[in-house]
Amino acid sequence: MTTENKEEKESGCPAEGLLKLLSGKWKPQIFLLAVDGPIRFNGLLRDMKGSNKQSIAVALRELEEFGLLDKEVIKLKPLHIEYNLSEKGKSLIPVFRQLESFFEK
Amino acid sequence: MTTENKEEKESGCPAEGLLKLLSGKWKPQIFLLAVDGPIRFNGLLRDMKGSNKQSIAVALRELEEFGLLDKEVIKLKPLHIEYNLSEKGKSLIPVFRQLESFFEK
DNA sequence: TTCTGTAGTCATATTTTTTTGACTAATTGA
DNA sequence: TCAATTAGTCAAAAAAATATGACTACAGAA
Repeated sequence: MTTENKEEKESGCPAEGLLKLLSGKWKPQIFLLAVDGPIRFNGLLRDMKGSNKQSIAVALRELEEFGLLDKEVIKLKPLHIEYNLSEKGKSLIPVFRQLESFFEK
Repeated sequence: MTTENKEEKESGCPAEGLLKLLSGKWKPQIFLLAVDGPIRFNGLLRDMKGSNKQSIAVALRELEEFGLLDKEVIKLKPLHIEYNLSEKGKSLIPVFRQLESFFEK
């Protein structure tokens, strides 16, 4: 496993890893919230009814590790952390639009 | 649950159900194989190393229920069943292409 | 009529994902 | 200094997804 990247493995389907990542519980919601502006840990916890710390922490970490979210420490007023869509993340917006438009017909 | 459709629930993200469906194990591979032509139960079982009957049966059923695959009984020679991409399913091909192209940059 | 290939189902077991609840640690306001 | 808000971690439990192995049923070939 040293010289491999995570996206391919042996499945033959390049999209598989990305699909898996995006389909995790809370991830699509987090992604869509991030489209509208910076998101924060406790904000998500409040906004997404039924969610929990652990799941949000894992989701944010994985989305960040995958390069879809940028994590930024805001050294101001209440000193907090913001997550923003990265360029890579933004490039995924049209994909979501396409997925959504799938139902509208 | 009587007047609701499966796609939305309370999540607010329309793409969520579709993402979940497509990310199930074996599903992306099955979908991609179906792009190249009709697929069959035992063929998948042979082609996808490490797979198993149960998982393939579930995957095919869910893909069919979602309307991405059409199931057809072929009343010929060896009498078998074929699954083909439906129109709905075909409309998803560009989405996969977009997901794949995500890595090539 | 027995064997092979077709396409599964079913109950159970294992594995993975998600949730729960307790805990940490720094910062800020009163 | 006490309490609240920030953003988490950790171990364990619960829930969901996936795999295993036994079984069914039909058709066709030998």
